[in-house]
Amino acid sequence: MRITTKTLARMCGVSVGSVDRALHNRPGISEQTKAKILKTAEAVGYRPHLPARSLVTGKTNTVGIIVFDLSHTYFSQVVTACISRLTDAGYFAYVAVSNQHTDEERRCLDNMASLGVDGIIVLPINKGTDFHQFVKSLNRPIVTIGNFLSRDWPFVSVDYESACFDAVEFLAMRGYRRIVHLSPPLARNREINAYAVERRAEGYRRAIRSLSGLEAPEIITGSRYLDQLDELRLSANNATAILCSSDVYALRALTYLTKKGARIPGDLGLMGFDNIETLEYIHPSLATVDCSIRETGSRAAECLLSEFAGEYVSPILPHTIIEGETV
Amino acid sequence: MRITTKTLARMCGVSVGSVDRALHNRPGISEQTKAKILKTAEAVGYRPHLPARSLVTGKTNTVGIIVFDLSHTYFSQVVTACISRLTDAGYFAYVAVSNQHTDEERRCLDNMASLGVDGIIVLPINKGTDFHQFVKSLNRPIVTIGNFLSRDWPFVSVDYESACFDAVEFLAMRGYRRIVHLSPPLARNREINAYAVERRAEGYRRAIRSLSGLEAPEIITGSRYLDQLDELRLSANNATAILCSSDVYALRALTYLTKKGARIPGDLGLMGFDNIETLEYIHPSLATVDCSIRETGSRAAECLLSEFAGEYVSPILPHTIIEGETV
DNA sequence: TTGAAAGCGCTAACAG
DNA sequence: CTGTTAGCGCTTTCAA
Repeated sequence: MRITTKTLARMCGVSVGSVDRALHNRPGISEQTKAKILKTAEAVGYRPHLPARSLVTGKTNTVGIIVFDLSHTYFSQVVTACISRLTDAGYFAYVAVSNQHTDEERRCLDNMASLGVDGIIVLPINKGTDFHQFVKSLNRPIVTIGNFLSRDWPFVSVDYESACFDAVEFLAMRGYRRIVHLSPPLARNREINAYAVERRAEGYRRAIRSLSGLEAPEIITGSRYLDQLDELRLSANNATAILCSSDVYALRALTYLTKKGARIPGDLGLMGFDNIETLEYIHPSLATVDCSIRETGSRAAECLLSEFAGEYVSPILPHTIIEGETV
Repeated sequence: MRITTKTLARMCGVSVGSVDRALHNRPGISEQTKAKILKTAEAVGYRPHLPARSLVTGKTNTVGIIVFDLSHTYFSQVVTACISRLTDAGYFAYVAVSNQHTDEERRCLDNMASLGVDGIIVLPINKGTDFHQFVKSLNRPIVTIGNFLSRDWPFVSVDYESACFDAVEFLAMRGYRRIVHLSPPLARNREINAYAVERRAEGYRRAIRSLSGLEAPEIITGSRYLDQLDELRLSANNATAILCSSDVYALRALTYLTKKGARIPGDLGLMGFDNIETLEYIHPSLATVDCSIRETGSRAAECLLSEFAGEYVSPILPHTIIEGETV
């Protein structure tokens, strides 16, 4: 049988009111009875029942973290940092994954609300006014990461547009003249929120336009990208570089091109984006753009904590060019 | 103001009993009133309050996942698979990280119990009868992963001992005669549960003993392992191989030794353990032992679900030698 | 200083 | 078919 405050009250011959006062050392109780209650609580291994408490306080001390992917290092790094920060603040974290499925993401959000979480941190894959309305109906503090949703909620992100601009500039300074952008299919699905990746493409385009001496923009996208990389490899010269929209893409490209016999650098320059932990083990070391991954997670948690306190903070995190051996 | 069953009842001019019947389409209600209730519930965006429900049903449909580390790919792969399987079964997952801190792990477990989770999946760092007793006191279904705790709870793992034996055997068949084991400090802290890693070392020792023609066992452990790798590199010949207790160690060794100018293979053979996803991007491809990582997570979830159903399943998952280019 | 009682939102048992 | 009520474990208010 479960041990409740009532059990303790009976055991000590007092009322549940006193038990509560003792347990939370609230005033209005004698040291003597308090000691007795605490002693028996300890002895019988009393454990408070948090859901019951939150039913009356209206606060669960839980936060829902929802991501559309968790298999890639980027996301697990963000989530880990989130959890860590939330734990420090005394919150418990639910984690849910939508697997890039818009309906599933809605269901996750809905579930979190039903679970009564105090707030939600989401790296969304949905977008649009409909979804915006839906999220608003959840009626609780939200923080968004990476893919922009609305100014209604704090948004934690790097300025991807200028980060990608800087990457192109960096490559140009290294002497590359033909800079190709490798990106996941942007408009594959109009329903999908590809903000983060679209901003990168936009930064790429702007850089190509505004920097002098560069060849016209070329964006490789779509599922046939390996074939396109192959064509690129054959037409490449030592002034050709590939700027990828993420490290994962860059690593795939690296694997593929190396296997095909391309020398990187030499035949082709290669640059990633994100600076995931995995890169620590990659040779040659990949040039990339550091996107403050862990900080993204911890800051998101902090933004939510701020929201709980009634403050709206929506930080843009810094990015840094990481000079690797692949350029 | 929050919309509750009571609100709905008032709005529809019925009792909460009828609302409940309608919401769960339980028998004993006319189609007409049911339709009316469901319609208004939909219209006003009624959302059930799960904690309140679980207060009466005694079941929260939540599961706690506790790992001592989440920063390495291995763990995030396991956790992801866990969550995925639990979600499919209609459970919500709390995730907590103890950061290898034994006290913190206890606190995590304690919190989970207070949160009222239906069950716990733990990749523990604690051990011993004291801890065993503590976990027992949580008084709910538990599943352990990787580090063995007690036969009281299902334990999901690979047979690390024989997996490591097989790895040595594989290296021996490849012609290696001097096989060195690189492992994290095993006895660094007597408090810590290093079962998984100890079993590997044991498998290594047994293999060295029982296979003919091999040099005496050498285990590199401790924080000075990079220096020791250096000594090893200098004394190595083409019949020397390093068998690491995890891929992460192997990748660190690969990075270090390559930087020092060692050819792998050639000067030294190198083999990892686990087969984490990261390896997909590593060149030369790392020889390793596949440890069914994702399956570990999903099976752990399934074991817990079985426990809920009153069945005790404690599976040993298969391992496979992955022949890479580093041997 | 202490006890009694109400109520959080929900389910379940019982009565009508 | 429908309404009323008790109670899950806890906090909080009000009386004593």
